[in-house]
Amino acid sequence: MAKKKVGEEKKLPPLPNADRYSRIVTRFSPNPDCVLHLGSARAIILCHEYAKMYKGKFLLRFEDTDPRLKRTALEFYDKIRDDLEWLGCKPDEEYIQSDRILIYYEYARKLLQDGNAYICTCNRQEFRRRILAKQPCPCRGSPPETQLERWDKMLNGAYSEGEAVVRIKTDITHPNPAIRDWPALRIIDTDRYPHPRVGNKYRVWPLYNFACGIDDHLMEVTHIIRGKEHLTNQRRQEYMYKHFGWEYPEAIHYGRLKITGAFLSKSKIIQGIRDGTFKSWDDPRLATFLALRRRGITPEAIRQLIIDVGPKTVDVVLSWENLYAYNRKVLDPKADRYFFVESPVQLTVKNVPKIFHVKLYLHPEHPERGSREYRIEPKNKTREVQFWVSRTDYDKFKEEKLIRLMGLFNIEITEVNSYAVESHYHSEPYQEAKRLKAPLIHWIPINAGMPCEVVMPDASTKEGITEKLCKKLRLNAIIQFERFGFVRIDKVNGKLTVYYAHR
RNA sequence: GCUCCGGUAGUAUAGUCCGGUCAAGUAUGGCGGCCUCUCGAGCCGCAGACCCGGGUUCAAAUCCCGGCCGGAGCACCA
Repeated sequence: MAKKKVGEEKKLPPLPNADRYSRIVTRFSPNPDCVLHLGSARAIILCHEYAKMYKGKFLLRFEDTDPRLKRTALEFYDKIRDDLEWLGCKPDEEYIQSDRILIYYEYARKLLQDGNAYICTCNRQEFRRRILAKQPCPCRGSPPETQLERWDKMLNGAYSEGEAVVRIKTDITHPNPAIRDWPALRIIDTDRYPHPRVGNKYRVWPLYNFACGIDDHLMEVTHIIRGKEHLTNQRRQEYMYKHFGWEYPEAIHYGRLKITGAFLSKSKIIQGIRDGTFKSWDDPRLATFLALRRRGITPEAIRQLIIDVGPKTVDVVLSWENLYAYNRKVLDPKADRYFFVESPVQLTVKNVPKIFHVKLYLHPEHPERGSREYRIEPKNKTREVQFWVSRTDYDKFKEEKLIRLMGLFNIEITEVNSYAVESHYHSEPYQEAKRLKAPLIHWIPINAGMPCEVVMPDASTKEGITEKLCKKLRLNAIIQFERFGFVRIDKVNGKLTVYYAHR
């Protein structure tokens, strides 16, 4: 078997019963109550990837049918669209459930008419008690005429919140009580809780299983790919499909995806934003796509990761290191290299014999990408030159007498104190440094630096100096600071602000 | 508690349906070396796993039963 090389991709297993459908249709159906995060990546990428693989359709459907409990907000519709586009998963079609309320009414009426659903006006506790005892509630047996009468009352406001609910008839003796006569539509006082898109236009709203079940059929979804928390929802919906004489689509229920140390629950993210723990949706501590993007995690890396993880039902607990490995594969060949000196200290080199013209390549394996040059000219009688070097290299200054300034020349350390390092010129050839096993460090000429702030994944910052010419870097470019790590350019003014991705 | 689902190295995954070719493949991480003017990349090597117990069978990671562990659901949320 051929060895797996970079760029060679693992393939997804085939979709079950794909040949039974003339056109594969998948869908991603978020509730627009939060931005998307890595936890949604499995649904999105699997759906999109399978649609692409079978030359089918990938749908985006906003499931915004709860104006009351969920914090559905206008801003999230667009943020979700942006996230999908960034991920490279642009939907072929888009639907919004709050635009489809009348369609749901139509199907509800039909169910009521056919005696496959009923309107329950029982007290919630009372109903629960009965259903747990496998007993039908009194409303269940009423004739369709009564049901339709009640339906009209629901629609025209004769009932208020909580007083009536449409239930789908299932098997009231089903071993799983959750499946017995589940609720399909309820009343919401939209004068008090207006919907962000349609305000108080409707007061009867479908629940998840009803709206989703109807839509999957109407939109001809062939393969539902969603988290395994929906397994019992499939069981519930199957009863409704049977009432309508529809065939239930294929369903794949994958396990949850978690990353050690990341909050992947919407509620935690939203709570953190509210209480100010996180400054914004793209706070580097978050695993939202917005945050990952800001940190320089590429969509290709996420995509490959999800494909490798596959559609299994087991929960997956990844480490950040794992994601980084995928990202590094994407970034390494593309990222230009620059120097960044963390916690700068001044280095003086004396006895520099001549003027040096150094050429530093932007990428060691791709010289054709270009280079930058520095003219190193000794000053004064002492023939000295000054550089910024990093305090993180202090241990080297103390332990090794001989150090090589990458691409330049070798120096011998003569004095180290807390604010400066003194040295003198030793030799030029790299071979010499190699022979004497001198450590390599990076440097910036004292007048060629500009301040730079690195925002770390834990939101802390590291201050330092980078090369002045980084000012010309494009926003959002991802570069590598040699011996430091990959970073994304976030802001450029007098100071460069970058976000740290990983080593 | 009830109803489902699942358990392969640190992590993730292949193999499980249709028992043998699996003394278990791959990636990542770890370790060692080589290479490279980065602590990045690349190359080579090393260590590392079938949850446990029974059963069926000539043969079980794969089939059956029991146990243990983990997960999901049990909303007028999605």
